[in-house]
Amino acid sequence: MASSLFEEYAWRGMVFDSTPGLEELLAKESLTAYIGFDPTASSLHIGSLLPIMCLARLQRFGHTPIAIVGGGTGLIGDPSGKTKERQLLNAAQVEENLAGIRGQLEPFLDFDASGNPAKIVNNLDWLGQLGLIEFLRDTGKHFTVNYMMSKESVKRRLDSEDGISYTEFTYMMLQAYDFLKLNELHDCTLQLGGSDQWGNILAGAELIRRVRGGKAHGLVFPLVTNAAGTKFGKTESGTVWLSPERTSPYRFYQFWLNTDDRDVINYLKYFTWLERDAIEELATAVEERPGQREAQRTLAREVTEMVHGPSALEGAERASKVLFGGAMEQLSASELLDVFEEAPSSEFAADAFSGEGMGFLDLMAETGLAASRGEARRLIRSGGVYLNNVRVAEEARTVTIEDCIEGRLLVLRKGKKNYRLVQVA
RNA sequence: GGACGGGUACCGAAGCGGUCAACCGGGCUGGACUGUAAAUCCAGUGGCUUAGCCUUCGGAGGUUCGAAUCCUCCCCCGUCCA
Repeated sequence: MASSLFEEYAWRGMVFDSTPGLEELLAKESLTAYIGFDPTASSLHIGSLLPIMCLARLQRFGHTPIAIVGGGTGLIGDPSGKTKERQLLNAAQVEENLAGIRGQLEPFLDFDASGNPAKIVNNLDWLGQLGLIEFLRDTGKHFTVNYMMSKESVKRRLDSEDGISYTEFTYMMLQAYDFLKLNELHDCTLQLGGSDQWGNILAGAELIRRVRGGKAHGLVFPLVTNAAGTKFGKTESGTVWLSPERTSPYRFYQFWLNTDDRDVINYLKYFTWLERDAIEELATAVEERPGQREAQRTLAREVTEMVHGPSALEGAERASKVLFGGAMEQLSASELLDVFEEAPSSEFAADAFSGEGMGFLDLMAETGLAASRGEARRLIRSGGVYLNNVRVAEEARTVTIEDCIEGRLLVLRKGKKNYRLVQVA
């Protein structure tokens, strides 16, 4: 572990920008810092993992983390990084999302630490009471429109066709007000965030200086990028969520395992607790033996275990082994069911497979593995179809009860990773 | 309202009386290679009871032995004129 939080952040590449004097301050004092989380969805996705890890590291260095869930600001929408006006959520939706997010932060932060317990606060607690007149008089006074218009997030929207609503324009002031409130209530003097938050953070620090005469700091981390140039945290099948209901641990594990060589070292620094030496070793491994993918494997293990726990990690690894190692024969029907938990499955009555059995083409089409019998035929011709991991050679093949594992399960596969489970009922 | 140009499969885009289920490119799906990667290469890409048959080329009619291709009307899109 580095000797100070700032150093730790720095070698991990997590400092994009910070206010002057912060480094020195972090080295000698224990601060309270916060990050805002967006309650647009009831689950956090891996885009929030970097902020979460920031808070967690901060706590390990003896500082006090506050996660603020923007129940109030979530009702408004932050224009930063958005090119279009946002859809507003209603209060009930936000409330529901808050509860989900709270639960997801718990594994990362220690809420019972003796000196520096983590806190979660909802800014609706103060924004909800805030009267317009009061706000305009006490807070609005400190912002010139000129200042606000000069902010990048606002400027971009002023240039866009959709423009920016007064509501979103005001967002910055509300976020600044949050910082002020936290400063007042929890002696919070540091706000962290993604680099797109820089302007909003500075506005908050400025407000604190004017209203309370205190010094407040900001630090922003870079946006997580990937070498392929696509949005981090998105796959073909959608967003990678932290909640196991939305993204199974297996898919979660696979997401990290598939990390590009060019990104994997950065991700290890951002998202794991591994020390510098260990990561440097893995960096060497990537260069010398890229095919082994030791770094990816480590990343996937570390992050999956951290988010979903050791037994979920074990399940994900076991499933991966079967799906990509082809060692299916050794498994029992119930183990297979477990491994293929998230593969689409269909049920057929047992007598569909009795006697003559069922045409394989029909089975393909009916389970949806092929769009039509014609497509099923073509797939078989090109050698891309497997029944219980054995390539199917004849188009005219039929499937009987003899083919079913333990008389109750069939595993169909198309290509390398497309599985379809057939349960015999 | 008028004058052109155009509407073809997931997208773009050829075809302009038979040999067209429709060139080509992209995408997508398989396969080979590989690191569960990238790049590359090969194949496939309307349906079916698949050496054959059936349904497709904006819609509806018509001409013809035969139409995506010609004619009529209609709908939609683009550009220009009013």
